[in-house]
Amino acid sequence: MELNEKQIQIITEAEKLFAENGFAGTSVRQIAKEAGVNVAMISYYFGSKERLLEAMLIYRSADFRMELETVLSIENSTLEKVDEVVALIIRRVHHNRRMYKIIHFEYSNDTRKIDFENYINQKLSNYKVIEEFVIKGQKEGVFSKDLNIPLTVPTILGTYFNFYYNLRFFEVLHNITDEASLDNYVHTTLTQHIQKTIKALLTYEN
Amino acid sequence: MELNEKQIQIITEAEKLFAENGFAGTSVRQIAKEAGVNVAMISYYFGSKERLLEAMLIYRSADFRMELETVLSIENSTLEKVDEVVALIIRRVHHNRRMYKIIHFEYSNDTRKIDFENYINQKLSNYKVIEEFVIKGQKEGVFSKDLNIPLTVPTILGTYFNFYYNLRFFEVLHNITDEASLDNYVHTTLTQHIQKTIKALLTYEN
DNA sequence: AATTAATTTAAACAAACGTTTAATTTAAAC
DNA sequence: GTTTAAATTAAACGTTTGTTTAAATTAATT
Repeated sequence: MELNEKQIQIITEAEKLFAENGFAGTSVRQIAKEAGVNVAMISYYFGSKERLLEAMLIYRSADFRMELETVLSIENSTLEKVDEVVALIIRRVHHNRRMYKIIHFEYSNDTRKIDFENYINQKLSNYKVIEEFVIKGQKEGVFSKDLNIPLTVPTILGTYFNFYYNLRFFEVLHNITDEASLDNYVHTTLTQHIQKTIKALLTYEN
Repeated sequence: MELNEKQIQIITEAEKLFAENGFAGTSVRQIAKEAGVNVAMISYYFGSKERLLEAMLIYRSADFRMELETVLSIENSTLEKVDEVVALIIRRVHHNRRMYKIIHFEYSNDTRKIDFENYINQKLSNYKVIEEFVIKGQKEGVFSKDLNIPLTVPTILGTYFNFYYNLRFFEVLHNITDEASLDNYVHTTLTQHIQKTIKALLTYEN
């Protein structure tokens, strides 16, 4: 699907509003107003509010698998690669955090008539790359044999998102005042914490 | 605030619907229908939809700190206590997962006029108990000195919630078909994974 | 320059929203 | 048994919702 400038403008504003107020909590009139277009343009370009969200998910979900494979192909020690992969994932989800908030909410309920097939396929594809890397590390003897590999991903993503969803709680503790200091905290302290957690988990022997 | 049977009925149904469809996505008519009461009863008992949510948060947030302290007071090794605390937290958030989903969503946006003070205070109070326990473990020499203690909590909660928010993804991988098998998976495999992660993190030395 | 197609607009649509009202039924107090 | 209070109801209130319409404007094609 080709998107013109006006469509991207609508998607960008809709993303902010959906993340802030929820899909149901956002009206097409709000979106139109923020994007500076007439209400009817949303039906005209996307057909409906639901299909606008689907267009948004596709627009935001490109190229992650490629980035992953690039990072893993660089010559590094296995543990250095863990750091690189974690940093990449956090960079990516932090940048698209608004979209993920919408997905977390809408995907965990089956009543809405939104198509998540694209998201699921991407998620599975990305997981396969990570699984392959961990198994290789186990064969090398760097990682522990006794691991629940599928659950390592929720530990990475979950730590980030639980931080993000309780940001108003953490910003008091950590002196996060604006978007710049949030970015900085995420890409230094939080990323380091998650890197350490994953390395500890992958190498832990009872 | 004293709650009669009918009010608890309303809160219980509202909790399900808010978690499923969001606060904005749920109408008071839906709640009334599911709870088997007239629409006007919600205004009559709670004043408004917003204050119904606030009553729900208070109703669901009781007694956690006491449970935490009880678990920590039992004679056990420090690492056994870690397992007990993690298991308690997961039991608790899994049981109240619907409420937490609502909080995660509504709390991370400041536009809604809902009072989260009670939630914040409970969270801070619970954190203080955990912080004290970790510092004690560090002094004992069981835990690593170089730890970001506040971020250990998001790792526990986040792993659980990222699993829960992507349940439709994981249920395929892990043979989770109904509520009973979900409960079982959470309290065995998932809990064990998180226990291991936290023990690995707390004892990890670079 | 004339014609066709694409874009943009204000207005209208029925449906659903949260809340209030005033009347009625049930329960409690005397 | 009568009176007062609490609970419950159906109906109505004014707004807001997503979408459609038909007319007006702009851009592209011939």
